Amino acid sequence: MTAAQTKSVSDRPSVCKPTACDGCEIRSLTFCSVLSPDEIDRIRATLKTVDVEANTTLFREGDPADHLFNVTSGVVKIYKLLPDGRRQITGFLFPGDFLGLAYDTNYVYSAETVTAATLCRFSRAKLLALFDEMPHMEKHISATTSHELAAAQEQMLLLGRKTAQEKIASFLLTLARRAAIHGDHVHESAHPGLALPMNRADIGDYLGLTIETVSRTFTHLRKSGAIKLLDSGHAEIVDRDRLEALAEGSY
Amino acid sequence: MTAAQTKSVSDRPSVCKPTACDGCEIRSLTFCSVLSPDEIDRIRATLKTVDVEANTTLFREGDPADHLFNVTSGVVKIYKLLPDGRRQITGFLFPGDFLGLAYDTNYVYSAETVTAATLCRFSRAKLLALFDEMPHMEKHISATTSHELAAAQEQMLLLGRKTAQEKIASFLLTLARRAAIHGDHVHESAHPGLALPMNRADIGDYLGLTIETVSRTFTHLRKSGAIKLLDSGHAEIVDRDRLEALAEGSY
DNA sequence: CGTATGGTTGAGTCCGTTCAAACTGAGTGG
DNA sequence: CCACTCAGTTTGAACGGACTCAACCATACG
Repeated sequence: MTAAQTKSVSDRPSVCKPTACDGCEIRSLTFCSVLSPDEIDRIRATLKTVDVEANTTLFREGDPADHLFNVTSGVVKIYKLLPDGRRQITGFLFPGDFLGLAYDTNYVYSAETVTAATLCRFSRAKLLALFDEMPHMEKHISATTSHELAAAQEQMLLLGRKTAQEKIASFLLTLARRAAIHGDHVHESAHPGLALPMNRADIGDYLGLTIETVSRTFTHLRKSGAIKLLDSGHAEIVDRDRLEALAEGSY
Repeated sequence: MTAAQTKSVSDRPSVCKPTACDGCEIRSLTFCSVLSPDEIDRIRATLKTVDVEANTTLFREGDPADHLFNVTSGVVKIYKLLPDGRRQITGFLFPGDFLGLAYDTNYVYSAETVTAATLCRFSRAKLLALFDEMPHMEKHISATTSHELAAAQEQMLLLGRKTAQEKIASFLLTLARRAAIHGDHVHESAHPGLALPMNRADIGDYLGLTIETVSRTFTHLRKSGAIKLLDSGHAEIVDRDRLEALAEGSY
């Protein structure tokens, strides 16, 4: 339940490579897709590429929001905590996703890697300054934020009104849809089935459930033939229609 | 639980007054606050002021998003439904709040008045076109969306991880903070205490609880001396510190 | 091997729900 | 003025889905 001991980015020298935007495989998924080559060069000057291992804290809620990030590989989770350690994960971020945008000068949530990950780290001040010169970039980010808000509302529906089974079914389908659109950038090797890089505790804290309920519900869905649980970190949707029905409570 | 019978804006001629932005009391709360007098005039040409009574549907999830709205008086709720009628209210909107921004051409949630309300209704196409000419307006709305996203994440924490008592305490405090900042534009007469214009069913659907649990929890908070329940639609926070503690689970 | 970590399964409990009934206050009409 | 209705709210009793506590299993790693 509690965040336990995790490494922090600032605890040790981050691996910062001189940035190579040229071969960026996920540019089409980010705001970089709307930038001209010249603009890419200018952006490149404001960022560092950082490699971090799994379970590394990128920043904590309340910290000064000095940096913004683009996930280029791996998975990141963002979450909020209650004083007694209860945790709500508000999102999982995949390659192409942008994080750190706070409405004031401090982060409003914490961020931690789920897997080993690579991120483009921007200076917040510099990037915000560039917004004025590159309004199309700001527009892209603004559109992204609107998307996230819509997703957040969908998640509120899930958290407030869905049963455990509906939550798990919805979660699997959302992951699957995302994988279909974005391609599987999570793992280099095209693994069969759906990648579930996060553990049961993370899934529980994302869906408002306990680990035990998550586990039991997976088992139940497996026994009912809707899904298969492959070896660690992978699942397969067997009966998608049934899962869709389960996710909305119409069964 | 189900939406039941509600009037629809399109069912009857909406009351559309020729718009008077001049005396607008809540301009400072909206994106109009960043506009020049000339720009206000241009905006005014694209909008209609509509008066609607309580429990009127403004639009439904899935409808083409033809209009955007600014609430100028009254209270509006936005919500999502599951096929079987379960409802999650994702927000209550007060004077100054903007609604209808969808990430594509259709609304992603439904909107309905809680009280009688007045709204500025914009043509979506015209307003979006104006964004290009008035980037500071778009910037203001973009900042608002970021705020809403942060609020949505806070609400996810509430829905996923808080107990009934923590939910109600948080809800009352959020309402109180909002009233403190924005002033009481909900009722003309300065009523003593905190306005609770929405009924128990709405509160329940906002907090992921049933009416009965909402009622019981209010009673419990009242008996414990943290709040007072005044006549219909009004409450008073007696022991704010205790309520703050209850809201975060640290008691 | 032994140990650690993450996942699964079981048994009992509890918080919030469900079902049901009573209460309240505003509005209506005899 | 009172009887009646009706919607919203409160209260009570019983139930149940998810939680808690606990044991067990599987895989990885020293």
